[in-house]
Amino acid sequence: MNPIEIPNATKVRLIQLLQLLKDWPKQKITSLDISKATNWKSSLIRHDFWLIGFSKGVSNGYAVCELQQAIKNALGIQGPDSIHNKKESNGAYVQNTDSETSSTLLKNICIVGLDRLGSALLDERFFENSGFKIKAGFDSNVNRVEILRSVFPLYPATEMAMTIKREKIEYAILTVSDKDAQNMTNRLFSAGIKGIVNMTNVILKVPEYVKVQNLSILNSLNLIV
Amino acid sequence: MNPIEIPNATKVRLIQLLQLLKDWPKQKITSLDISKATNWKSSLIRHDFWLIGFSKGVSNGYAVCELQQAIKNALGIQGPDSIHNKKESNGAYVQNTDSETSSTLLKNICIVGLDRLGSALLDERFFENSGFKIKAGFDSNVNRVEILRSVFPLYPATEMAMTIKREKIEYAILTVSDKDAQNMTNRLFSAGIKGIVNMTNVILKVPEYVKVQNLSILNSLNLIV
DNA sequence: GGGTGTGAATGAATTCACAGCC
DNA sequence: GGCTGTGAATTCATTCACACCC
Repeated sequence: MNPIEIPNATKVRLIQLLQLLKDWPKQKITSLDISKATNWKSSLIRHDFWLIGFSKGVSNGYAVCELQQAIKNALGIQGPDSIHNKKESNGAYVQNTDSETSSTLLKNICIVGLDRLGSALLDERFFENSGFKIKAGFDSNVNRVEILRSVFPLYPATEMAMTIKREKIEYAILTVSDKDAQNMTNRLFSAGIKGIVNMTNVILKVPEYVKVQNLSILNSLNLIV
Repeated sequence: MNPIEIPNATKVRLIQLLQLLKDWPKQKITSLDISKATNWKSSLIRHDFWLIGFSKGVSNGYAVCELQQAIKNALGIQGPDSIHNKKESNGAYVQNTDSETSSTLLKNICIVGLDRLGSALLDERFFENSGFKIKAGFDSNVNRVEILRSVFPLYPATEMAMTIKREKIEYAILTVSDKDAQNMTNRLFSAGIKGIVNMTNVILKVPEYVKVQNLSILNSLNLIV
């Protein structure tokens, strides 16, 4: 269905756009509406839709829910609040044949580093309806693992490799201290993790098949000064 | 000193590079060293240095501390661990003539939203040596403001405008719930905030003079799937 | 040999411009 | 008149290529 690769810049916008659509008050939306809400040029938005092969617009705009579905399809995304719909014949994902939640193919994640920032994410509500499910938390401080309470199990870092495989965890949020970041990263990709949301300040070195998104607060502050 | 505008992509890299330099074990570093650590092409790195007018390299690499200084100069950055050095005649910043910390011109920030994520940031150590200083935390839940303890004062959201002006706060980290995000943002820029690190999932609408960096964890997860 | 500095060449992302539709 | 769809034109970012230096 989607022969041509979607440019990265477009992906970033479409994912954000989903959030806007999620609580758009009307049934229809025009590229100009979107432009007003985002400051992106309206032509850029139309161009993005063109790139993903979506051309269901009429002169009074796009049907919000058609558009949502088209974006999710194009990006292979579940959430937010995934509507169960017909699926086009795209190379289906490895099915989540796992445990309790085999419902709609959720992607399993873990939190690495349970310091203040990490433990703040130990909250299922945070990932509610997102298409992601926390399966584990890790910390090298065994003490911390024992004290904290959460609805999913916490493990010492020594059990990362094992647990990641057993629980079929594919993505990780890294919230350890800068000095531990690369070390933990090494363990993560050795264990088969496919992508990392990096909340540390360091540049992670990973094999080219591992995707990284950098979310350093400090670096971001420096970008807005 | 710096007549030509630094491209954004270059800025992003240079800021990250500072982190690498911070604990680089040797006195010198080559563009190839950097390339290995970051996966950026070495020619790109040299090109970046060229763009900021840094050409102090000899055939065995760049002197780490000269390079650090050049990057900080080029970007107008203080931290990390700012070395007190001669300052070239660039249009100096509005001097922080304020209160206790008139030491080295730190930039004042605040945290808006003291839910789990926000309160995790209520930690001075987090911003130690970063060039930034937390001056206040805000939450619309008055209760939360009273219960939490921190080394700097917490205020109900109603006092945002006043406090931001009084404390000369220029930047904000936004960690409120998605539904409050735009509302709080409006108050922030009305109060004169110049930049926002947006940890919510929504696209913020701001006047063009306000800079925003989006750090949504959910959106980032969707980008690495 | 192994490194830098720098313009030119290529590639990616955005904006323009305009035909066509309701 | 107000909107979409789409290629072409433009702007921005990265990579190449090669002269030069130690």
